[in-house]
Amino acid sequence: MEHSITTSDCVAVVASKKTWIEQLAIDQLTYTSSLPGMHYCVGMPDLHPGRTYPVGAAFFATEQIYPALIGNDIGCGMSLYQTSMPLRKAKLDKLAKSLKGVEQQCLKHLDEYIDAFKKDHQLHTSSFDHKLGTVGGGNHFAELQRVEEIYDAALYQALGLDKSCLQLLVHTGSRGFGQSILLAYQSQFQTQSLRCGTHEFNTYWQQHQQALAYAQLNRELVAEKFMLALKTKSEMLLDVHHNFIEKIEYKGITGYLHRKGATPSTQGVVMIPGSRGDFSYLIQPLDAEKSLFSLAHGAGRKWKRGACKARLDQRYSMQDLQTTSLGSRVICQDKTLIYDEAPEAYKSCAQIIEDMVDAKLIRVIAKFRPVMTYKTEGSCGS
DNA sequence: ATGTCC
Repeated sequence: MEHSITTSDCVAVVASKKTWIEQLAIDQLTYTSSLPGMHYCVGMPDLHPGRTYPVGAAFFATEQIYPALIGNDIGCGMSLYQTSMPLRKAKLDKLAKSLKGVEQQCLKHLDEYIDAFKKDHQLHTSSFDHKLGTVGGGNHFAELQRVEEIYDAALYQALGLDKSCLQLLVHTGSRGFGQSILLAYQSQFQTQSLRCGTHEFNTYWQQHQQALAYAQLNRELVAEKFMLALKTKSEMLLDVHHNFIEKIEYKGITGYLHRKGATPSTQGVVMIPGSRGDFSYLIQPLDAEKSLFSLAHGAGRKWKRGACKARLDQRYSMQDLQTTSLGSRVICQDKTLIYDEAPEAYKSCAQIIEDMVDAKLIRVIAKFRPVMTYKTEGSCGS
């Protein structure tokens, strides 16, 4: 079997030859690895190009951090909920009807919860708070799923999953708050690194930690609104950021691990989502030191955002895109977004999972089928 | 990816 990890001095890519990775993403990975203070960089099998830096990679730097590498969505991540909604009651038309206006719900107990949370975390945000509990754009989503196949019954049971009821997977981040932190930093430092111990490092670091809490709160609020709309309950099984900086020790060196769309392998079981027309995989991370304690955060884009509508609008109408080949339904009133996030724009999640299994980075616990993918009800795109 | 504007 061919090796799934290729390594040069300090840059590695976890991917088999079967997994297509755009050259631009490799170039961006190499470029980023050459920045001052960068020691080790690992591209995951979902590696794809970003604006300047690649997405789907982990970077270990010493003595400094790169806020521009993390970008605006500080704290973006995935949370998984076990709901109490039985599959037999989960009819698509009924679910869609229940979810009408799900994000627009303004409820007193949510406001009280937000206030208490902000106090606890010493958050003094305000101008973005009206967007708390909304999914946002891009690859963000909230998806109702059901268990398709179980591969590791013991791990599956230990998590408290119930295949007779729906699961909810929430992918979103810190919304306008993270954006404001990035903009404040960029206006002063453009893309420069911040050296640890300096005042500007400490300022960013504190805001970064707040954005992590804010992103987590946002996911929790989205889940809560879904439960209210569906008139059911849920239990959170996991909540993991995949876009953030963490201070770690690696090979005896203390430094800063930048996860740019890379799932931590150090926080127990995690979910690796496929596109809306593909399965998602619940996995147990194994020893992932060789991949900088990180894993893929999804299937990875194959086509760049913005190029999808032109490639697909002869083949599919808006209505075509509201269902998938797995029989799931899509709620997305934004035309550009529904094309940009088409299943065709993403790689096969099974292939990404296979690469990580071959590299001995993960064990697969279960596979989940999408039932209903919620993107946005806002209709501004055309 | 976000907010805002066309």
